[in-house]
Amino acid sequence: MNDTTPTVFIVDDNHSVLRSLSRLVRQAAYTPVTFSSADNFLDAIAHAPIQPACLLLDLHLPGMNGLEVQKQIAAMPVACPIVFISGNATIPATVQAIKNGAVTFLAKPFDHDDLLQAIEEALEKHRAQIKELTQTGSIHERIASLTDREREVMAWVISGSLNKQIAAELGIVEKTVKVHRARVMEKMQAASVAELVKLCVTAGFESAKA
Amino acid sequence: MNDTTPTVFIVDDNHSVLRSLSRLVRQAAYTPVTFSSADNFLDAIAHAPIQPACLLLDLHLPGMNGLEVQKQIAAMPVACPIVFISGNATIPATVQAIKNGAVTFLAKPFDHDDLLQAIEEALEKHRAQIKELTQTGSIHERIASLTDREREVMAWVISGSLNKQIAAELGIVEKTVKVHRARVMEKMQAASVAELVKLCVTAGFESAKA
DNA sequence: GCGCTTATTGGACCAAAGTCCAATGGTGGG
DNA sequence: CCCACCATTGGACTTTGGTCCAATAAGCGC
Repeated sequence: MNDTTPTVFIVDDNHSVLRSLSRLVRQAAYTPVTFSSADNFLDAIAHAPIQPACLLLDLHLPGMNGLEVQKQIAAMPVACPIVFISGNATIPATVQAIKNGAVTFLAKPFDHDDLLQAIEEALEKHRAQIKELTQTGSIHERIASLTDREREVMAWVISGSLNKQIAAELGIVEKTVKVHRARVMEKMQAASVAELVKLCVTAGFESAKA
Repeated sequence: MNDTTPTVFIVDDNHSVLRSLSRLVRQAAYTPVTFSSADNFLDAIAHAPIQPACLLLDLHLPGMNGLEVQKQIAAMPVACPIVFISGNATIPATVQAIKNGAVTFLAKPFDHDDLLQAIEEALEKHRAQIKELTQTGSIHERIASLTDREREVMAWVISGSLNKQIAAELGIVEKTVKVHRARVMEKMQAASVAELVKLCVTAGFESAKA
């Protein structure tokens, strides 16, 4: 729970493996947090604060397959990057793991430097994810602060429609559109239509147009 | 060179493998085109017309590694999706292949259905790539048709700057900016600033702003 | 040199957008 | 019942963008 050193979660059912990985991670100046089962880990991070971290995950776990864990993590808002580790991995499993977004897949025995490099890559990826999320998140907040009508008007504005056309489309007067439009620009903190369009694009807000 | 059935390129140094893969592909109603070396293949597709296709590639090739071939193909405009095939693949090689964009990695012996499924996935990916490229390509053509000055003005326009500000920035009169701007809208086939911004975003054209 | 493209500017004019002012009616909560 | 919020509209006015018209000048290839 240190705020300065990144956390490295480690999930493995073998306690001696857990211990040796933990030692390695600590020596690299990260904070290891170990779990001996997938369920324990998922419970723990479900309510954890968002913070740069990554996960060293054994492919073979009692009860739940490592790929299953990956799928569950991927469904979370800030998916924590995964570095798979396995002693007897198959090619298909490796393919699946990487295609599903794992940072890498290390077959035991592996080079310690490879592990550290993988961890660094995973942490960097997570930092990028978090940054991305905080940016788009703030945009989503602004969109949420709009009224339904304002959102509607915005959808037409970013489609390039004129106030007159929007008014006709919504069955109101052009003057009213101007008012909504002004509020949209204010709430979205956009100084121009160009900026507004960019905000909507990065937030995935679709434009109107019948 | 059939226009209706997708082409499946096959590169393997083992002729009997080449023959059996070729037979499988043909039975699946694709058009197999075989190569016994990476160089032959690269030469062949360098000047080939763009057309839905994919590549079955052996990881172990004389002279050039399969991953090397992948790298060279990735550098091409319409990278042809790759399905790796290998009898004795390593986990690191598999990881590299997939991370570099391979559709999948099949370890011999593999199920015939798996191969066909991989081919179909690869072809679908290629179709999507081609579609994407023709779309953004047309935008790039339009951007290329702009003069340097027009591109410059466009960069400021999509940043949300007023004509007056752009004029000051370029050291010219507002009237001139209007002329450039009108040409930009015409050449880019954009009916509004909103559309222009979207075009630039999808084409990856960055806006100005000092 | 001549023609072509490009960049530049001028003027007049219209349409669109933004900005102040102010007002009305509906709806939901305290 | 009053207040807050929202959608709606009106008027007057300024700024900005777009569209016609036209012109000048520099650079470049044949």
